[in-house]
Amino acid sequence: MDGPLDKTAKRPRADALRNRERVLEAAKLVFNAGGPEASLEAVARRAEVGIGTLYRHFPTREALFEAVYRREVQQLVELVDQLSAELPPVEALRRWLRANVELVATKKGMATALAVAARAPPALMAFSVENLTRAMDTLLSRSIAAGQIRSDITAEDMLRAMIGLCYTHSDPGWQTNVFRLVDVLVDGLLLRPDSAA
Amino acid sequence: MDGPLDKTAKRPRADALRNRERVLEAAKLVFNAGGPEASLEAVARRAEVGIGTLYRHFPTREALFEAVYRREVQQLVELVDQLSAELPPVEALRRWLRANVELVATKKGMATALAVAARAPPALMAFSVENLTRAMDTLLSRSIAAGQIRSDITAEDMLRAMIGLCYTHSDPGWQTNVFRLVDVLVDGLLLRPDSAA
DNA sequence: GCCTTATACGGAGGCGACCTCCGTTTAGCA
DNA sequence: TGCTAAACGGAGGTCGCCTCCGTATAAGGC
Repeated sequence: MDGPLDKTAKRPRADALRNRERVLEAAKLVFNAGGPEASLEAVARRAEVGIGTLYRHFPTREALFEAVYRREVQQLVELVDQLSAELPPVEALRRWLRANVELVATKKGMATALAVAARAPPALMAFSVENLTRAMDTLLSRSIAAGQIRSDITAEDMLRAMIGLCYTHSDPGWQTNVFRLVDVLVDGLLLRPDSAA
Repeated sequence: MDGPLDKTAKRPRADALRNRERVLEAAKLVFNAGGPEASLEAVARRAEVGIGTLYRHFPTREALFEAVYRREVQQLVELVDQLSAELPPVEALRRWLRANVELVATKKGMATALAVAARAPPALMAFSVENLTRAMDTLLSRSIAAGQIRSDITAEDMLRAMIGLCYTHSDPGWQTNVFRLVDVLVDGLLLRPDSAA
């Protein structure tokens, strides 16, 4: 059986880890700027690694997409703790929703990647939905526990609403408009001490 | 001013017309088989024209897409007359709806092209919606005039319904399922002489 | 601290797709 | 039939994809 320091899954070398991270960061930038068709060699150049290194870590373009996407979901999840530590519950919620919008907004040509996402491996979909739901739930629960928002809204509801808001995604000033809608949404959740003005 | 035989818009040469058509037909087959990423040189080979000829007629991949798509809409529109001439009104309607489904179904990899279509030039969208609506209306009107279906359903309603049906588009046996739904839809439109069995 | 070697790196090179450019062919007209 | 504008075709330059292998180095044993 595998002991506490499992030998079969030994840690990769430090440089491998470092390069993997560099490639992911570069891929995020390059894909966001140039869309999902962007040249993988451009990604490698930007990451300042050889093209071979890129292909060793991510054998296919899809593998790279998936890794970038997982990482972004991961970062959104981590943002929850950070915002929660720094801000009052409702403000943390609002900022996090905005961060979601920004993520979609930066994906200019990546919009096509949405279509790709529709055909994405189910495991990836499940991973995203699950993690985002949990993150959303954390934020909602905190605001509810603080007695500041209504308690009959679920994380799934909010996620669906966000997907709806982002689905239109037709350009200029889009982000501003959706930010406004997010504010409306959050304000709508608020419990007012008294309903009078 | 332009006379009856407008010189400014003179007809292209016969070979140009012929080659254009060959390219479009080839593009339809190649894109349906290989998706929207398929090689343009493969299209040219299949059409048995030089790659230069392809590019002269369609300077960009998008231009070719658009032309293929317009042509398919056009063919759907023409199918209306043909079906109307051969079949009783309701049957013509049913067959035409099926033809729509088949069109979507053959676009295997082309599914991505739907996403492309979402960002398509508005003129193209308008062209499609307008023409398909008119075609649908022709068929509906004939059935209504024959007193065979209810008269409170508009062409826009039907179009929306079809889009909804095709939107899921998740694979195996998809076409069969949607065909069934189309039948249900058409049957639902029928006016029965008497509601009793 | 040094040696060993599994691990990872880099990029040259083969391949195929994209697209341009221009010499050749041909349709259409007088 | 001859002329010419229009159209054809494909060679070739460029670029991205991906593989393969010689070189470099991290990490563990001595």
